[in-house]
Amino acid sequence: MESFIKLCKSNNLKITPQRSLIYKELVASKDHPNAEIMYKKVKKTFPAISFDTVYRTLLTFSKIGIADILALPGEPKRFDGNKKGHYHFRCIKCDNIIDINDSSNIIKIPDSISQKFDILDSKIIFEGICDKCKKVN
Amino acid sequence: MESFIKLCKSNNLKITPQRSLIYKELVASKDHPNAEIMYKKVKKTFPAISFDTVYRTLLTFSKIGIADILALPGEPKRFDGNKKGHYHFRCIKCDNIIDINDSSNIIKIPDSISQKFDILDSKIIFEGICDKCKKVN
DNA sequence: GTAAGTGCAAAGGCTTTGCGCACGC
DNA sequence: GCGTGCGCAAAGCCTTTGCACTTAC
Repeated sequence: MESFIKLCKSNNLKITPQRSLIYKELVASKDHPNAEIMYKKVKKTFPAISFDTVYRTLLTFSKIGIADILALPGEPKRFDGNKKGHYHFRCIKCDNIIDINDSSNIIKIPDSISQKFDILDSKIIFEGICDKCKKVN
Repeated sequence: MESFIKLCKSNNLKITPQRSLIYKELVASKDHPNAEIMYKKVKKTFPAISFDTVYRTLLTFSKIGIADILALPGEPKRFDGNKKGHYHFRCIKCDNIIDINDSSNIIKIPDSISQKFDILDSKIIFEGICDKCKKVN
């Protein structure tokens, strides 16, 4: 929460109740909600908030590095508050997105590529069927 | 081209001039065009074609496995006809998308993950600055 | 002949923007 | 007080859908 305040100040963003709340909800979210779902979440504790504010705030967060945007074909943007380097697994059945933490260094970028390009970020989404859906089948 | 005809037949898709043309343009595309750009390309040799047909056809192709959809935040879907396992590098300056072929097995999925999930596909986009833009700077 | 494809247009959904008022600093 | 943020509404853009006509098979 303190780091949030610092980040806002260093980006000339004011600390508003709406922003603080959205921030808290975002980092607390283990799923990867889209703006619509975030809106419903924050509305519970802040009924007067507007959808636009939520959407705009999430976009702002992604600009200053608090949130990541997950773009998937055919569905609205999802937002991710977990900024530690990690990847995603998306179940094509239940549509949930599960974090995969990079404890084991999944990615090895060959020198031939890292010499040619400056790689700053990597967006990695595995797709398949999750453990729960495997059981249900 | 023959494999295209086979695929269509096995999916009960008719071989229309529009489809054949879009297919040819797609596999010939080294960039990763969106529907708008594809539309302009095919319009040159088939002026009567409609945007809808191009769009619908590209979606159809992605369903039967001819094309891949690349979803990026803040821009229209791009389509990719190169179906051999490969990854993408996107330059955040010039916005081009460059293929990275997996000759060197960039991805190693740990057993702990592959045992839990059935991983069927992986969408991997590296982001950074390409060699051309590095020089310009 | 029949089912699927195409073209046209219109609707749909997500996202973005403009503007006046409110609020943090 | 000044500049930023908020809420409201409307527009924008990409994408999807319905329908009648045409075409591949």
